[in-house]
Amino acid sequence: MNKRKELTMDKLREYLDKKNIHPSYHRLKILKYLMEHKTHPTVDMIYKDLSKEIATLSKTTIYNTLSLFLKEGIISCLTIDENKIMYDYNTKPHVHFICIKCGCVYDIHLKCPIFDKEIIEGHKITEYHIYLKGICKECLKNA
Amino acid sequence: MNKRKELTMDKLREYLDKKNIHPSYHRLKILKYLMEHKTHPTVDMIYKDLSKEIATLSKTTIYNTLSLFLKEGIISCLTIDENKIMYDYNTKPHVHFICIKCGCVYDIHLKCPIFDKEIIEGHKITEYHIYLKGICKECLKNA
DNA sequence: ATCATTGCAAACACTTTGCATACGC
DNA sequence: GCGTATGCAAAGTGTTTGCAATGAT
Repeated sequence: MNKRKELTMDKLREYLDKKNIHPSYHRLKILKYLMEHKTHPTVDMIYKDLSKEIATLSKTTIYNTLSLFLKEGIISCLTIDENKIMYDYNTKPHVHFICIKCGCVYDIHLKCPIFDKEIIEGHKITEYHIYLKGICKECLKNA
Repeated sequence: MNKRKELTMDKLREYLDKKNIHPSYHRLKILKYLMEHKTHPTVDMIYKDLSKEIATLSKTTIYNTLSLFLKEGIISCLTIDENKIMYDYNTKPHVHFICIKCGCVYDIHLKCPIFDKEIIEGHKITEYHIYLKGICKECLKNA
């Protein structure tokens, strides 16, 4: 989906239709949220934000929808923070960094040669996660 | 600690003493378990196995002990399986692979150039986790 | 009318906390 | 005896499940 195109509900509907996912209102809103918030939100964040707009939204629906999106491969999830699962509209393998002080998660734009391998030590690789932890540049500044 | 040396309780006691961790019986047993089971056990596995030997052992003690070991940097933990935390006596950065069919976790003996960097995009890195997911060689064989 | 989606409430699994007891020096 | 380690039970947190209500075609 072209970044420059506006995320109209019609475009999103089309997008889900192509993936054979019934484009219900809630699903469209959750997809839109993920596309517009590349900050690796948790279920809780999505719930807090979207329930302002959709008063009757339940967490179950968010769980259901995210599982569906995951299964269909249109989103991915990270476990860089051991306490919660974060969701990411970007499914291409990339590197994440989490600050152990402030908890911020950054995308790292670093090519990793491991991403090119399909078989490693006999195992077939389908997913790559690289998690770095430490002190982020902002926290380093303020130290 | 030299692999060839036997893991006597005395050696373990000495080891914890050096790290300024009071070497209680439970702590020694849990440390010994981690050293002898490099299979990335969960709290539950440690509890199931060790409570056979130590009838009064509680999970709280295992949680306490593992947090302490983590804090002191003598073990590390992995979140490759989003549903549970696994513990690893190996604290050197290395690569893990999990099979999405059988759930087995393998250590991958692969050098990764990212491990050599201390600063990436301005952030100070103190921990590296590389998680690969896919189908393990055993499951590939049986497919 | 039928089938899928939604949402509440309960169940679940894992982890942490509070506090009383036991242990070691 | 004092400070730490331990362990039970309860509370907390994040996620899943069962099932009834709602919605779309």
